[in-house]
Amino acid sequence: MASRLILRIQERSSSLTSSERKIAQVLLQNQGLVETHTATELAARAGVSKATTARFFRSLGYADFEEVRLQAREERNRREPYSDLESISQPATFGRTISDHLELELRNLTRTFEELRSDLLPEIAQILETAPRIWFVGFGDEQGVARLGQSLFARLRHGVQELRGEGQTWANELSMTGPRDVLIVLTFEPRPKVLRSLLAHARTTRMRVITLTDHAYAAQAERFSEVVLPCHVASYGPFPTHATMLSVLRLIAVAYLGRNPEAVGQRISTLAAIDEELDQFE
Amino acid sequence: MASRLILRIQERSSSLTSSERKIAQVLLQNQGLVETHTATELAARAGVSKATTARFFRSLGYADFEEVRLQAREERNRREPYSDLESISQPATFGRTISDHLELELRNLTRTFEELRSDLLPEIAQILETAPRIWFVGFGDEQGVARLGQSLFARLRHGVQELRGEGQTWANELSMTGPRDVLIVLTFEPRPKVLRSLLAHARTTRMRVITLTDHAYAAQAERFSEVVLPCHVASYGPFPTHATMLSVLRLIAVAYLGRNPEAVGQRISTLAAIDEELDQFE
DNA sequence: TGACGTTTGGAACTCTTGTTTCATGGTTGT
DNA sequence: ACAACCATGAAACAAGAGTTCCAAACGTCA
Repeated sequence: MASRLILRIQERSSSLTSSERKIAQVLLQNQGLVETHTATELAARAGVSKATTARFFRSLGYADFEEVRLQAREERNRREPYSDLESISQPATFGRTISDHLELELRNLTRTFEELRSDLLPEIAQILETAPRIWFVGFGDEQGVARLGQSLFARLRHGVQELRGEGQTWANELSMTGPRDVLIVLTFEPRPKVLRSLLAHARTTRMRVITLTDHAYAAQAERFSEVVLPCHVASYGPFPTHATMLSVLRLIAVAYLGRNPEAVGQRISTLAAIDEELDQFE
Repeated sequence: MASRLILRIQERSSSLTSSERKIAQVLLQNQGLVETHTATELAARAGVSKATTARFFRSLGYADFEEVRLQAREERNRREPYSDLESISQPATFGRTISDHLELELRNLTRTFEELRSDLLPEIAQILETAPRIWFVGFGDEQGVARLGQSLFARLRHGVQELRGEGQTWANELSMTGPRDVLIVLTFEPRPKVLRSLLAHARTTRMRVITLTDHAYAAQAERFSEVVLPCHVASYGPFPTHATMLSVLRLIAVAYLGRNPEAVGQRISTLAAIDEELDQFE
């Protein structure tokens, strides 16, 4: 940290007076201290007077305390390599229901993205950038997707929320929305009635609505949405496939990232720092 | 670092004046600066007056600059001395285009299902059939997937729950688990520490664990799981892709349905009747 | 014990920092 | 075009940092 300073102290450690030794101990024990703390504070920590502290640094050969701080700072700035957040990726290599299933998913994905107008992405990114807040809402199965969307987009910017309405507390949450907020609606069949009221409220509030839905509903969605992203959800049986919707969400996130790489990078590393501070992860 | 400060800045970044933006830029670019430099120096770096700088911090909600410095210092001391190297490097490429994104998703899906042992599906279906209850658990982004899984599988059979642990009420929920219950663990990086304890508890309770995870973690997961389903999650940038995991979940649901068509059919129509009775849907 | 040198903290002092006040220039809206 | 408002920097100001000076305390040696 402040190597030079430490070396000088050690060099002189045998010939230090008792007060000086106190100061030395404080500095050796926490070598970063000198960068962030004032001489007065160091004096207080060591339990000696400011005067003694000033003399201490002088006796180490520095002209004044300012010189000590400048040197420490310079050392710190010299070492500043980059810690990469690397992307994960693994290599890899190759039945009848399985292949059916796979084929279905692939077809849904492919069609969805083939039909997707590429000019929509920048537009959406732009809308998201300027929004005071972003709200995700989904019902039934899509509630989970909304939750995931919130989690994903919260890494991109502040003010990303999930509209839950658990326990029927809609009013509570809706009271926090405002004009130009973005409402991202995730919806397949069936749709609850409350959705309609919700959308009416959104319109009155002048929220900007982005809807991810199936093709069947896309036309209706146009009526209340600024942007509609239709997803192919063909499936046999009673299970809709949400992989497509999720994939579209991710694509939007990537588009946003592409337009704001520094800001997002910045935010992600900040969040990582907080995680580290909380120490919840392995 | 100075996470709190940075977050405050990002939050307000859209409503900053031009001078304030200069200061913000200086701080965001070198997040350690505020710990070591005086407000006057920051002003000089940003090319604005001291007055503006003072106002800037005030407008962020701090009483004065002293408060800013103290907070930054406190954060730093919370963390061990040498671990923090700030500033991120950009991932070289994001999937800039739709086709990049699509290709990635397709490859992940294809590889995942190609590698999937087809004999596993009946085995899993069997396990799920005989379980008194089925619990889904996921952390971070995967919490949303867990919720969706619960929602999906609840159509197949009774007793499908989500382990939430919101507000740290783990004990509460875990008390309801029992032997032969199935725990479906959904997990990508990062993993919270609590997961470990959770798994230990599951083992003691003699729950049967099914894990959906990335390849990197698959080997470890084998140790505590009866079945492991590895998912390919290659992605550029900081966003994992959950589409694969979701798709695997759906496949399991389909497999279950295949083995119990009448029971599931019955259940689904019962649920539909209840929905109708409640009259919540359109 | 008394004289001397060394170490120390208190107080005076100076210089720098951060805040506040005020005048100026630019923008918005009518 | 004018008024009202906002952002801004220069300068005045208050507070605190670091240094210097001085006297007291301590230890050492005759």
